[in-house]
Formats: sequence, structure tokens, C-alpha cells
Amino acid sequence: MTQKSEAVEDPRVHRTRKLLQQAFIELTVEKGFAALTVRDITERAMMNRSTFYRHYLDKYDLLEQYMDELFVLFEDREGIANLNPNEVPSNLIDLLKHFQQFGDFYRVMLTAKIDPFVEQRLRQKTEKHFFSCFSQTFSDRDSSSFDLSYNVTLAASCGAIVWWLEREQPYPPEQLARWLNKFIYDMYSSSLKPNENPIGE
Amino acid sequence: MTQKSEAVEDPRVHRTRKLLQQAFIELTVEKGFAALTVRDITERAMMNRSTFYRHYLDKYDLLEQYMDELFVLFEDREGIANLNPNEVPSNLIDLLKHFQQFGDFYRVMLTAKIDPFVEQRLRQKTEKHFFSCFSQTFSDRDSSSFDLSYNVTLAASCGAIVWWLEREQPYPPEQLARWLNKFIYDMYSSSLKPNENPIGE
Amino acid sequence: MTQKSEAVEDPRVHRTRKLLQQAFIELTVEKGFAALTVRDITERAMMNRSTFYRHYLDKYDLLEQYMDELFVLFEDREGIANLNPNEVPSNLIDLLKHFQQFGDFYRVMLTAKIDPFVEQRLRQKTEKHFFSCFSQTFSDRDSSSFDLSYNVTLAASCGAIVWWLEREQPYPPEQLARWLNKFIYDMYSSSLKPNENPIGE
Amino acid sequence: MTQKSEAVEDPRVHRTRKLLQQAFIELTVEKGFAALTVRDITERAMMNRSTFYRHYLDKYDLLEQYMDELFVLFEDREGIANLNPNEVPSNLIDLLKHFQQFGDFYRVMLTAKIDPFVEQRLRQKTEKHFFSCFSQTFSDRDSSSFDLSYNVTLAASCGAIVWWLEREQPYPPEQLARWLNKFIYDMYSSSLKPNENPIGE
DNA sequence: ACGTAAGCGAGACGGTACGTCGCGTCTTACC
DNA sequence: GGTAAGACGCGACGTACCGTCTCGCTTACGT
Repeated sequence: MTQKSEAVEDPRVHRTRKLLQQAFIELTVEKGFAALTVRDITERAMMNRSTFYRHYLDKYDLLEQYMDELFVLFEDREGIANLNPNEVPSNLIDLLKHFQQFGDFYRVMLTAKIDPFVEQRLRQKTEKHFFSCFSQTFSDRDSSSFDLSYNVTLAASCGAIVWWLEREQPYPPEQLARWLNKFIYDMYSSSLKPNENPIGE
Repeated sequence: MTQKSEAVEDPRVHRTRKLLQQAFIELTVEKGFAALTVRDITERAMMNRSTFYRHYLDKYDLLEQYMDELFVLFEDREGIANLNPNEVPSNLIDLLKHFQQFGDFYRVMLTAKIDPFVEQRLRQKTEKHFFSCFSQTFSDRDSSSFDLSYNVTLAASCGAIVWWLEREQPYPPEQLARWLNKFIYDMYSSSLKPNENPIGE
Repeated sequence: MTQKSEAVEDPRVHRTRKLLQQAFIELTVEKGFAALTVRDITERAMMNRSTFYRHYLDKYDLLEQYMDELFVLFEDREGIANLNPNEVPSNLIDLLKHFQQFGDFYRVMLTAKIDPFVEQRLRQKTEKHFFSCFSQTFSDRDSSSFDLSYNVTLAASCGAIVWWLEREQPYPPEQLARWLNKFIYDMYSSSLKPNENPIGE
Repeated sequence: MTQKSEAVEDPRVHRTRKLLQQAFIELTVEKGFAALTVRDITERAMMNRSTFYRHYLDKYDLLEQYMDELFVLFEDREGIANLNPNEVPSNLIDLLKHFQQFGDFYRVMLTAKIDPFVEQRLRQKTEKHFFSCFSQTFSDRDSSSFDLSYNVTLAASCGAIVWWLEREQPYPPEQLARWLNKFIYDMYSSSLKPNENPIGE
């Protein structure tokens, strides 16, 4: 189902897939992913229902492929050298700009309207790209208490982004990036220090 | 559909509802809420499908009522006087003990297998009871930056609990409560102070 | 799918099945069995398509059951004592009257508009009841040349009935029965005699 | 769709049509005409489905054209002068030899596996060629009772041929031709005589 | 002999019917 | 009144064929 780069894609296929994606996004924003039917999508895209199945297994498959297309924009990013409360990594800003660009989609996806399986996957993707920003900083931690701190930091960061998206991005990406950077730095420099970690004492 | 306290419940009705609840919980743990069907539940409970609809509107209604029964155990709690890094509020520990007691159910509910609508509701409930522990501490914050911090703290705390449940409660509730208490205190005393808040500077 | 005699049939079920049968017959006469769709039938019967599948596997199953109902009228008939050119067996007349009664249906079934599998089955049924009239006469023939004669007689008789039905029964059943009786007698007394049979000489 | 004799056929076209016919016959014998799909045929012929539609309208068209090719072998035959119980018309033998040659195909076509529309057509063709053998004999009958007798004789003759094909031609064509000749003669000389005809008396 | 018209492979597309599944409503009979 | 049994309308599902179409590649034919 993912023959993106097999020679040149048939223009009819490209058109069809784009129309389906477009209809899918619109309808997801309008009524939520769970309430969507394949019929809804194809009617909006003004094509036959059977055509949908020639390109996607089901609506989950469509979403997967769409997310893949979005996330492919962030492959091969590298984290900055070190965590620094005063220096915001540029690719963190890029990530937030990306979220802002597809704000409607991500807001719906990360909030209450999306199937949990997919939210899970999207969080994982986010995690991967998000933490690549700080990969070197986190890589040398002891794993036992780190696991909790890491997951909490992730949850908190996602929470911040969701909060930001739900309120239609009240701050510019740079400002939120600064906040997140400081938050993560604080998590690192205070409560995450093993000798101060209340767990394991 | 919520005739819980109408005088004394007919014993047949009580039996039926308990069997349905039991079947519901088992199946939710086994295959996740989203994959459940009413037929699944009634077959497991060995009763006719139409009987289900005599008691519940649908599986969401059953879940709601079940959660209500669980959460009724935590009504009317009060938060402690002040946030204190060295004194863990007892009702925070109680809450975690409650989560531990119904660990299977909450793990499934809060992780990937639950319908987002319900997860939303459950998080709200958690939030309500969770933050009642710290209500007085948080009540005097300025609302602009507070909103973000509050939500992030909530997301992080939920993340910690989910992490704890997903790993089958690797620490006793008291230890996690201590960690959470310190975490929230740190959020309060450092990054949340308005003059240090990078947003708005 | 054939619970005809389980206690008393639910009146709703009875009504539904009768409506479906009625619609089926009408449409078969109108446009032929092969061109029928389940949707056609249920639309004509003014009910939901899924209701059809609660009673029948498919249109073939409906036809089978309908034919069973028709043929059950002729179970347990006995053939006459001997073939006699001047005495027409009464049950042959009964059979033709039956065909006449459901003339539209049988005409369509036995002519070009019906699926061959079904025509086959109907011919077999016809054969069974038709030749029970002459069972004793035919039972003592030598089997080698008899097989051919028997099949040819059957084909000819069916041909006569089809001819009669296609022309909207130009003669009364009694007259056709007389003709058939004489035809079968002639087949018996002349060309079927082994010593005159050109095959095997 | 029938450009058989336009100058010389393109060898590619000829090859394609032959492959399709071959696949069609094989599959008809294997699983019956009704169960065939165009996809089946083209897959067996190892060509693209769209190529099929370049040559035929549908599977019925293919069958028609194939039958035309077979029957063209019997055009322009003449019946013998008179019906004679001792002299078998040579073209009747030829016809049976033809059936024998394509025995598999005709057996399937004339038995239960063929679409009724086509069987109808094939019977008509058979009738045409079959009775051309006896055209002069039958041409002077009074039409009223003749119609029935004619049809019955046809049905009986077809029945005999089907019987013969279904049992893999247990007799040589000459022997069956003799039987048929005598049968038709008997039909003519006895039961068909108007004054003995029980119908109309 | 070679350019051009055809046959052909590949496959997208709009359609229509299929048989299945789950929903929520309803009725009847039993206890 | 609660329950079992189950018919029914509804509507989405994913599949299978159908017949049409467009696009390039290859192959035969005509001048």
C-alpha cells in the first residue's frame, strides 16, 4: 500500500489519494476520526467507495500513511550537543512550527477525537522526533529511575503541546520551545538527579 | 438508566448488573474497550443481549456507571493545607492505592486500548480528585501562565501513574506518592514562578 | 434454514417468508431468475435486505425451499397397476393440474429463464413424481437399452409439459394426460421392445 | 465483434482469440459456464483482462462466436427425400459425429452446467440442423397437433443425444442414428397420425 | 525498410451486488 | 416486572466482478 517511489506515480493515483486524504482530514476535523466511515470519506472526495479500497485497507491505513507522509518531513534530524537552559534547539522550534502548520489535524489527533491506537502511534512518533533534540543529554542516565522521568517528561511535553494546540497556539512556536526547553532542563537538573530522587532512597 | 438507589434493588436486577459489569471488565482487560461488542459482554455474562439494553444504553453507559461506582469512593475528600515537599498528602496515597487495587482496569483504560472519549472523562475524574489534594496551593496563581503549568502538571502526573500501572506497579503507592509530591512541588517552586517563566518575558 | 415444523412458526416469520416468496415469484416471472438480485426481492417485499439473509442463504435457497413446499403436495402418491392406453392414471392428471395451477412459475422455471442447476433439480423432482405413475410397468425392463428409452421418454414428457405451459395450457390437463399416457404406452409397446431395439442388434 | 473474414486476420489477434477460446472451453468443462468469470478465462489464457473485452463483449459473446464456428461446419445440409425406417440419413450420422468430436463441450453445454439462455440457443441450432434431415417428411403435417408432436420429438431427440453424451458415447454414432431414425419414424407412423391422436378426438 | 497504426499489458476507475456484523428497538411467552 | 428468545430495520463493512478508460510499449503491415 505504500509504493510512493516506484518509478513515477500514476497521476490518476496521485490525484485520487490526495482527494481522499483531503476529505479525510476535513472530516476528521469536523466530526472526529472515530465517527468517520469510509463512505463519508469517499462521498466527500466524490468518488466511488470501492476506489478507496484500491488504495487503503481501511481508514486506519489511510491515517497511517498520511502520518508517515507528515513525519517524513522530520527524518534525519540530529539533537543538539547539550541541554542548555538558554539555548533553544532549532529543530524543537521546527517541530512546533510543523505542529502549528497542521494545527487542525494534530489538535484533533492528539485530543479526544482520535482512536487511542493511533494516538499512541502518534505520540511515539512525536517522542522519537521530539527527544532526538535532547538525545545526547539523556543518553547517559541510569535506566531505573530514568525510565519514569523520561516517560513523565514525554507526557508533560505532549501535554504542553496539546494544550497549545487546543487553544489555537496562543504563543508563537519559539516561546513554547523556550518554555519546553527550560522545563526539560529543570526536570534534568533538579528532580531527576538520582541522589535526590525520592524513589530508590 | 441510573436507578441505583431506588429503595432496595430487585435482587434479579442486581445480579444481572453485576454479571454484566464483571463480564465487561474481564473483556476490557482481555481485548480492550474499543474491540468490545455488546454481544461479547452478554455472551460472557450468559444472558440475552436484549437484557443488556434494559440496564444500559450501550457499552459507554456501562463504563460510565462503573466508573461512577469506582469514583464514588473518593467523593468529598479535601486537599491538604499547603504543598510541602516532605509531607505526602494521605489522600494522594489513597488514590494510588485505589488505582493499584483496580490496576488491570485502569491500566487498560488509561493506555492504548480505550476509547478516547472515555479516556478523556477518566482523566478529568482523575484530575478532579488528584488536584483536590493540592487545591489550596494552586488556587492563588495568576491564570495566564498558570493554565499551561497546570495542564502540564496534570499530564505529567497522569503520565507517571500510567507508567506505574503499565509496569505493574513496580513501587509501592507511598513511594510514587512521594515522587509525585516532590515533582509537583518542584513545578511550583521553580519553573512555575511567574518571574522565571520564560513565556511572557 | 428449514424449521418448518418446529412447534408453531412465529407469525412474523411466516409473514416475512410469504412476502419474500411472493416477491420472488413475481420477479422471477417478470425478469427471470438469473437477473434477480436479493435487493430486488427485498425491495419488492418492502423489507430490509438483511432480513432476507435471516431466512435464506441466497436466492437459490429461497427457490429450493419454495419448490420443496410445492412438491410436498405430491409426496406419497402411488403408481397405477399397469400401463393401459385407455386408462389415464389419475395422479398424472393431478400432476398436470398442479403444473397448471402454478403455471407462471413452472413455465418460467422450465424454460429459458431459470438457472440450469435449478432446472435440473426441478426436472428430477418432476421425473420422480411423474414416473411414479408408471413405476410398476417400467420396473421389470432390462436395464441396458431401458436406460436410454427411459431418459428419452422423460425428456419427451417434460418437453410436452413445457410446450403445454409455454402456450398457456391450450388443452385441459385431462387431454394432455391422455396424450402422454398414449405416448408412453407407444414407447413401451413398439420401439422399446428389446428384440426390435435397433441398438444392440 | 465478428471480423473473422476481414482480409487476413492479424496473427496476434488470431493467437489471442484462440487462446481465449481454448481457456474458455477448458474452464467450461472444468467448472461449468455459469461459474466462469472473465478473469478466470484471461488468467488461464495468461493475458490481461482488458484484452478480452477487445475481442468479446462478455462470456456469452465468446460462447456465441465459438458455437458459430462449430455450427458453420453444418451449414447448407439437405434432408433426405423421405423418412425411411431402414435408411439412416447420412447427415444425421455426421451431426452425431460432430457432437462426439466435441463431446466434452457439448456435454457440458447441454447438461446442467450451462446458462439456460445459451442452452436454448444451442437447442435451436441443434433443432435446425437435426430436423433439416427430415424436413420434407414433416412439412406436410397439419399444424395443430403437429406442433406438440414436433416439439416432443425434438425434446426426445435432444434427450437421447444428451444421454449419449453424458455416458461418454456408449454406442457409435451410427447406432444412435439408427435408433433415432426409427424413433422418429415411429413417432410419425403411429402416435402422430391425426386420427389416432388422442388430442382433439 | 521503416514509419505508423494496431494489438496488447497494466491497471485505475465507477458501478453494483454480495454476504456478514453490530447496533438498538420491539414483541411474545414464561416465570 | 424481569428475563429469554429472537425478529426486524438500519447501515457500514470489505470483497468480487463487471465494463470502460487511458497510457505506454511492442509488433505487424503498407507504401
